[in-house]
Amino acid sequence: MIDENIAQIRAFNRYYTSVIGLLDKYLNSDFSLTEVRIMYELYHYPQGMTASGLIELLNLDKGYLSRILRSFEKKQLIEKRQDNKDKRSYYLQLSETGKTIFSELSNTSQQKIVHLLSSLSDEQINELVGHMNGISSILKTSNLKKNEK
Amino acid sequence: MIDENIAQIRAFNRYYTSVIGLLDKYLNSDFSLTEVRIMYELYHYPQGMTASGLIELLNLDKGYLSRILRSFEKKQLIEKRQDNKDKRSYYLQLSETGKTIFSELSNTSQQKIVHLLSSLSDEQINELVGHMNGISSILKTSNLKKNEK
DNA sequence: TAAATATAGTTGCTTTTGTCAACTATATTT
DNA sequence: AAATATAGTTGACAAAAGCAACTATATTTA
Repeated sequence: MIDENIAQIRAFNRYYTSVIGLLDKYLNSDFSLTEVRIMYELYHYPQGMTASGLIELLNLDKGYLSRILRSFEKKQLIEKRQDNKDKRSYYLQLSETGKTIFSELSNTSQQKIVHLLSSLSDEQINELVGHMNGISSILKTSNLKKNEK
Repeated sequence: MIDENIAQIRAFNRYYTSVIGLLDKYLNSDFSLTEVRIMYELYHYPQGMTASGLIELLNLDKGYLSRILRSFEKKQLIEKRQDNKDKRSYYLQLSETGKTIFSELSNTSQQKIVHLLSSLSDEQINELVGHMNGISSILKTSNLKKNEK
């Protein structure tokens, strides 16, 4: 019984991996998925967020993140300001350029989803979104955490 | 209205990316996600499947796949037999070892899902699976295809 | 049926992505 | 003030993925 459920969940994960892959492919090659995820978080945290915060949130290696952030700085996508309480850390924010670029990315990705959805009826779309919300809300009550290795 | 839907779908994709990441992380470092996906397909295609089939199905680069298959051969996870109608292609199958190893992998991944689910009620689990099936069946009626770049 | 074109898979080379460990600077704890 | 912890950086490296040229076979076409 539970085995059955697990098998279905695994099947869904595999399937959805490819869905995400197809949609992300479209995200265009200027940024990696990781980079987009970082930009996403910064975009939605306009008050600023530290590198450690991103590491925690997105489960990234700090060295890796550090380099990505450096490249963002070089491209002037972000701005850093040092925390004057704790001089080891910096608050990161998207610059105006960064916000613009991120919005454009969003649009591209959006268009691909529009394309994907174009073959669905309004009702199917509503169902789809409903299912997604259902999954999120159930999983968010679970104790799925990054650090439980 | 539709914008709203798109935003939700994108949010779900981001969220679910991390769910999959967390579950896959557990898949242990012996095989990459791509390798596991390949093994999965071969496992469920006991009659044999060609490299081209895998490329099509999983949207892989043929050079990359070729090397992965070679490593599988070296580890004796798969067996190849040449198609005698078309000598350019080979049917690929998991060997007994390959099947065993894949099953073990499945178990590991299964356990992680059990863990994830352990904090959910039976009813929540049913709902979760129901939503997943809903998404899959809706998307499968859509025209999402690899080759629409 | 010979020449042209297409397809399956391989190989060399490169790029991208990610990991690990050591290190600097600052903070916190004892 | 010494020991320990944390934020972020850097160097070295490994794993994952992509690209293009190539070989061998198949298929199409003139």
